[in-house]
Amino acid sequence: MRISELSRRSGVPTATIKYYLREGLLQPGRATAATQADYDETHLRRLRLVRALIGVRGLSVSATKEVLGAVAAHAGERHQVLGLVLGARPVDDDTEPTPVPGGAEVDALIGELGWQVSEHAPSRAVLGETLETLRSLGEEISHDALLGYAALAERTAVLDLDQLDPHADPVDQAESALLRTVLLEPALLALRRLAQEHESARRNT
Amino acid sequence: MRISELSRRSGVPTATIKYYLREGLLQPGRATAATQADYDETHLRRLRLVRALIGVRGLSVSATKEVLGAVAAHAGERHQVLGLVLGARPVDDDTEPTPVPGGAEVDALIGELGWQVSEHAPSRAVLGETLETLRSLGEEISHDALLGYAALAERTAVLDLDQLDPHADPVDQAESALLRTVLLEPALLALRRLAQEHESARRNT
DNA sequence: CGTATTGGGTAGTGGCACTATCTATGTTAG
DNA sequence: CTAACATAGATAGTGCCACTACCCAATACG
Repeated sequence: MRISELSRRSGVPTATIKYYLREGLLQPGRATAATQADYDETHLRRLRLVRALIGVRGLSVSATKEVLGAVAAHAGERHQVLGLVLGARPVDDDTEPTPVPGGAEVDALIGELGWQVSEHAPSRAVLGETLETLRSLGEEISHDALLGYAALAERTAVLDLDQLDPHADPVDQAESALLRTVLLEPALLALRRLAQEHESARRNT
Repeated sequence: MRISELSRRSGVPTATIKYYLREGLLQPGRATAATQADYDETHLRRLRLVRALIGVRGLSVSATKEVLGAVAAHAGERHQVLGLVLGARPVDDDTEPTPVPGGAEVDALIGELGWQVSEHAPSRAVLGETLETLRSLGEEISHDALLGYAALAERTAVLDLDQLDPHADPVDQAESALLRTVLLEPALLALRRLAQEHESARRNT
């Protein structure tokens, strides 16, 4: 199909499709002539995926590019894909983990839980910074509460992985994992807020 | 204290503090003269709070203003505060809930769980849109899985509410709820990603 | 053959979160 | 008391981002 049909079927303006092509978010079509290229269903699917990551999850264009690149590069190593989102660095990044405020607490927590996660996992820093910020605002999360959240996170992760089809093609599986990890995030936060409202109402009856 | 000290103690440039004052994120200081105003510890705390919401959680300036306004307006009604974040509308918004793709599924889920949440809760729409987007990409979340996530969300919410001090001043309690709801979000997502990496490693051993 | 479409490139737009500058006024050290 | 410095309030400018509009030469199609 030509770009206009890709645009019509995806609802994305051709100018924007060209922009995504320039930014490397979308693979180029098969050129049939100097001013003609052919796109297929894989382009359409990729375009919808990009739109979802940017629109629903709110990733930036550059973050989206990084995530998609990481998935493509490590399609066969499913469990490495799962940690890669939102500020992720290349998996082969072997720089020293930057000491981050709250990092020691995070290391201790992960050790206590017996979790095996990469030293470079950006989530470590995110967690440390967030806990440190809360503390500085006088809202320290107790160790017990943190353990509770971690246990629930672990059960969520089990649920996440249970839904992956182990028989699927590795590339499909990686993309599926990406979608269910990243795109589900707003849904999980929404569920938590709904649950908070319900629970709060229940307690104040 | 004067604005320069507020700036020094918070690490926020005076120009930015003035910008927040203009935008209504920060209450004006007590004017002592035409070109002089006095700020106190409450301003400092508020400023740090604003910075945390914008920097750590990634809220926009306008969303931050809305959230802070909602907290101030409903400090006594704790359970209404808890649902208010990221795209929240005023609580007294009595417009018809806009029919949203996936809305029926969300309504059914909430009914099945026995949750009592407002019809206007923006999280309903977020959840519906996200599930719908996933479905359009061929990654439908099964009803069972959704129930599982909801159950875990409910337990998370219980943990959240357990940590609120029922004896605290209503305003403090509202602010505390805000911090633990909104600011904890990146931490919970980080925990999930770490848990996914661990669980994935465990299964592939 | 003539009109429409396309790929590829460049430049422009609007929104956002600041940031810099200006002026009239205040404060304060010497 | 005055000169150097700080401040409130206002306006304008900056840099980044995600598009969006336009242009041109080269097809494609009826």
